[in-house]
Amino acid sequence: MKHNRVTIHHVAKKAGVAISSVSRVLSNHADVSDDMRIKVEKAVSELGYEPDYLAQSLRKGATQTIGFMIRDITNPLFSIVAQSAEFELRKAGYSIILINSHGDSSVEKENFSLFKRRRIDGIIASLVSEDAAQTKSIINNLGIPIVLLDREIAGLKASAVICNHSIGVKEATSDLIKNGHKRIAFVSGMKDLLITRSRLKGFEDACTEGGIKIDPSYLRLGKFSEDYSYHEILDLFGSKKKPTAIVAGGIGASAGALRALKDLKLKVGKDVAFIAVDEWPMFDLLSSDLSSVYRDPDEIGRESARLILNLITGGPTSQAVVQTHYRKRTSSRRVLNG
Amino acid sequence: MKHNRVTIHHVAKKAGVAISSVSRVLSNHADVSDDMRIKVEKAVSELGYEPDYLAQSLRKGATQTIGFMIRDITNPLFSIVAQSAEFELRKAGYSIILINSHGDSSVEKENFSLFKRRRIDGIIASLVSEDAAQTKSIINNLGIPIVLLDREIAGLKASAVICNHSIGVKEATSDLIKNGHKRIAFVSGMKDLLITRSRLKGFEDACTEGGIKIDPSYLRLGKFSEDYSYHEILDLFGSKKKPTAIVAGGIGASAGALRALKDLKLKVGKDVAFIAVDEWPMFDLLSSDLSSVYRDPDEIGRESARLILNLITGGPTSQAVVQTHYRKRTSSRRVLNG
DNA sequence: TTGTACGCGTTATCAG
DNA sequence: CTGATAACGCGTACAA
Repeated sequence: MKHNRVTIHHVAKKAGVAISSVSRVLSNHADVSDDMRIKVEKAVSELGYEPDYLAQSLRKGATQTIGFMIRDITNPLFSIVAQSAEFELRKAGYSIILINSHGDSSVEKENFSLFKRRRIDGIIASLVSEDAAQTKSIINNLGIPIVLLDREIAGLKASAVICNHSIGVKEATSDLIKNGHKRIAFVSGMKDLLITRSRLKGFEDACTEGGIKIDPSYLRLGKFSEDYSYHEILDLFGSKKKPTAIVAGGIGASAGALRALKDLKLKVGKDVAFIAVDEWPMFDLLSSDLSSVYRDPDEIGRESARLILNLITGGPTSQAVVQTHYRKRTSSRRVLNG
Repeated sequence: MKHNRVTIHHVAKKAGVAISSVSRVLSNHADVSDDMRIKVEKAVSELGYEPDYLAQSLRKGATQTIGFMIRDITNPLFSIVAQSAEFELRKAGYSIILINSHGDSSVEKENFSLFKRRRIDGIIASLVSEDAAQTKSIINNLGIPIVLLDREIAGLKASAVICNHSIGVKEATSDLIKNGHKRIAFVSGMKDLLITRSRLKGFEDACTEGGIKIDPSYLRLGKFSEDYSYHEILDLFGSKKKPTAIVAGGIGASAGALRALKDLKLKVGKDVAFIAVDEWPMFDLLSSDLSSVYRDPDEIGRESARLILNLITGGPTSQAVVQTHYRKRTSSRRVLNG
């Protein structure tokens, strides 16, 4: 196991020139003679030399690396976002370091510190919470450009990709109402997240316009987890005022709700109407033809890449808005025994 | 935007000691007085100093980084593998750089070069092909420890996580035969991959033991893509000798086949029996209760992490075998009109 | 036990 | 236009 790493030093020696000249040729410096260029390029290709990122980074103060922190790469939405962001960033010469936070804000804190120590050039993050004052101060003191996914934190120097959830949810809910539904349950994550408030707003607006008074017991806004959703749905259908329709905010919520309905032997689209907010792979192979509120994960990835590159090159913080829209399928139709 | 990065230099000055003493304290060197330790630790915590990975890496020749190259992070199986590998590697102090190869072997080549330039300590990779002589020589010349996922390349200094596909497929196929099926189609990826050959072996063994002669036209081994599978299934059911059962090797193959059956208005588990090799999220919410050949993606991730760490610490190359097993559900039952 | 000096592989500055 | 040299931030022989 010999140290056969070939450095700029070897190239210089082989070409019979100074190290700095090699560096100049390789960085396409203007003031270099054709003769020099040829000599150096010959030595480079003969030795198969490739500049070391590490040394370059140390010298230049930039690592060409983006930290991508998400709660769960297993979430199909995030994995698409990650893929598309990676694709875009790679084109710009950046690699990404992937870190799962497992939805734990203390892990998030560690990760930020890790990013700093690794001299990451920029961060794309889907954070657990929006209200953590601590997180805010950490980010502000980090000195690293950051793009937040679907989070809005006041007083934070950060760009963000925000999805316009309210529009899609409103469309979907309005359609349910138009189909005669009056008892509509809404299951989603914590109310202190923008994403939930935004969805809730769409839901409320649709109800107001449709002349429906919202029964607070139909609002189940606690966690994004499948487990939470599962039990809330069981609870709802164990009560006297069973809903005739469900709007599930997020993949976890949808999964939990669908499992609950399955266990209750209720057929989606027949016994109960259903709207899934967000889709997942092989969505169309489910037992029921689910209506959904769709947003394009690829777009989220692309936009987050664009925003972080902007920030890195000295641009101002900004927001990108990704639209959502209602995809009507059969699961939102009128329920006969409603 | 001032350079307020705090270095070991600042700590030394603040503590009134030499840089090397700070370094010694931080790396828990034996010969350091309590007095010195206290002084340094005080300065460190007051300044919030954290050693720079970059400089450490350059000095030590190790980046504490693992390159994770997969064909598609969007594949739910891979995303679980990635998550679990990341979790394990993180515990050992490693971060992972995620790279998608998009199933393109020329991108793979670039990625290897990138890994080298970034001085990655180890690689975990799911390669496109096994036969590429070029890839083999690249890897062998790379000088970086590597763990291959589900690939076996002769003459390569690499560890590997291999799944025992034949067992699960054999069990599943035998069950189909026991249920009276004789015309069983098998759709999967390229035959020159170990994974395909291994599955095929299980399939053939079951047929042999069950006294079934395999009709070559039932073997559709071309690509892992959904598209390929979709068209092959359409083709099979357009022929005279329609199969009564299908074994789909891989998530893409399963998705394509299920879509084709849906378009053909054939009900899985009723009009045709079906075995999915590999599961995916919300598998149980599909329209049919699919039997499957299961392997644990978490285990694959854990094992790959273990193997690469082994290699990095100077251990010999080795293989880990992950078992598969048949999960019997209703889709493999007897088909009435078979 | 502690401090000095050098090197890891580059790039940038400054003479020549 | 080219060559020597000083950083970048840290670890470690070596000397004190």
